[in-house]
Amino acid sequence: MFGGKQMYLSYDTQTVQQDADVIEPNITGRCAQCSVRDTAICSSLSRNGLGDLQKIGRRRLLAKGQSLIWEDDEATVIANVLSGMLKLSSSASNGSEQILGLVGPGGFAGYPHGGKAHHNIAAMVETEICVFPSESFSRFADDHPEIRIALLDRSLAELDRLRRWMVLLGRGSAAERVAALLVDFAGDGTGLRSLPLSRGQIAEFAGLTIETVSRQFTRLKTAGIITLPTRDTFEVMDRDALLAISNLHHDQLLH
Amino acid sequence: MFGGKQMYLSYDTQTVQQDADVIEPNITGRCAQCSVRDTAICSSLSRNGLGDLQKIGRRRLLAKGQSLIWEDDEATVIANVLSGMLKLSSSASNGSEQILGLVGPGGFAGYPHGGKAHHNIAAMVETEICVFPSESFSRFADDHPEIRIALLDRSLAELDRLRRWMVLLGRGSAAERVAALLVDFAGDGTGLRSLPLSRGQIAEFAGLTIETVSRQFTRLKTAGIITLPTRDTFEVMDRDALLAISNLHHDQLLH
DNA sequence: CGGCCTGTTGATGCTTATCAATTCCTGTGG
DNA sequence: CCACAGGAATTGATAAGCATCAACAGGCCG
Repeated sequence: MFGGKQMYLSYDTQTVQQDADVIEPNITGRCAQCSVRDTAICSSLSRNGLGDLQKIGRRRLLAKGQSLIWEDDEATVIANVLSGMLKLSSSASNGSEQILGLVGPGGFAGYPHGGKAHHNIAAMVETEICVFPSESFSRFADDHPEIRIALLDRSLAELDRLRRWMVLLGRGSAAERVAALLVDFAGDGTGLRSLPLSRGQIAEFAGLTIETVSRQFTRLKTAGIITLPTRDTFEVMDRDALLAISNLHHDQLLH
Repeated sequence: MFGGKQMYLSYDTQTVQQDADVIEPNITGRCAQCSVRDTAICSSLSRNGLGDLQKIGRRRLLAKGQSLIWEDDEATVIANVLSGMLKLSSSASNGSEQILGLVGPGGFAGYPHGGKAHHNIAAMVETEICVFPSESFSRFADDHPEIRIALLDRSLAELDRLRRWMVLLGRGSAAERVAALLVDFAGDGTGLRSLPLSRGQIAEFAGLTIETVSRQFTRLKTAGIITLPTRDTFEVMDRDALLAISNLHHDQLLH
């Protein structure tokens, strides 16, 4: 449901593929070495288009916890995530914060056509983003229709993912939800992974309590399906078992 | 979260505003009297554009239960709903059908750029739609960028709505979920409304069981908040109470 | 070393699913 | 028009799962 190529959460820190030797013509600046050049929406652009886009955007580094857009404020920017992780959240009626989604490297957040923001956008960890004013981005898109196609495709894919996650929220047990999140965090890779969310944040995301999340973690740990060396790392030892618990088929992954 | 102007579910049968006297130039055919002309994505088009679009689309009447697109099939069409209601659903791993979303008059369904469908699309009731082959629609959109903007805006709005609904699914009690659905079904209007979903379908949608939905209904009924004259009609007697139960603020409606 | 925050573990109660029985519609055929 | 059958909805009893309340353990930083 999140991150990575299309994923929200593949928080594999996107070990920057430094194709440093392949510098193409027409893009001499930052975009040439951009870590998400092939995964972000910019990938739909021609080299000339990329050069134009580069002119209206700028890099920004958000500190952990720093906000980009506040709920109900006018949303004036759109952001590509280069590294780190953005959190979309909304204040529930009881005052507690509800996580609505996560955006990892290659993903975008914000409102391409402006308007009032319906949720907060903040950095969960130190996050590098590429921001564009909505207005100039919109004008840019008028001249480069392919960027709108890319945005639309992404949005539609995101809708699909959210719908899948809805099923888990509506029907899934605590075990299924936690397992599905872990499957997603783990991505396709193997080995030790960083766990970008605290137990409390996982709970918010999964619609559970901290205690229940913790209990599910220990159950998975004692079953030998995962290990938890520190509080913010984990490793999947038995991916098939995890998938089975999450009730997702191999071809039904959330990303 | 659904239907109507932007809503998924405002199943108010969209009492056709027969502005029969206002026939504009350049659109002489079906589109001129289309019931969703001002609410569907077509509303973004100029009159000439509408005329062009009309050439590649055609009306279709789906019988109750009839499918438009099957999960995992190649999605070759995009559809505007004129009247009735489409259901997006997916087969869960246990074999049961899970409702992912509903599309009412003015909404669209399908994949503007083709690709494999991730869910079934079927008519819940007799439904009149306006279908376009993905391919020619995509070509049309190349010449009429405003339609992509409209699609993108709609998709982003839909994302917001889904995220709101996610909160309810993850955190809300049975009472909150049922109340929120009823608020949405009722829309802004008043008086007797048709209830387009059976108890079982409401249950699927809300992530509850039939029995729980039924119990919530009787609770609302005995509290005098709603009436249920027949099994497929209802009337909201105390909208504020319903909103209070749903835990939504007036400015936080799902649509 | 001690305070503080995060996470874990335990005991209990509430909410909702589940199983089961009954009633209420709706449509069909006599 | 009425009787009947079959499905949908309601209601009841019970149990499972998770939230809640509470106590405790383990890092981390002063």
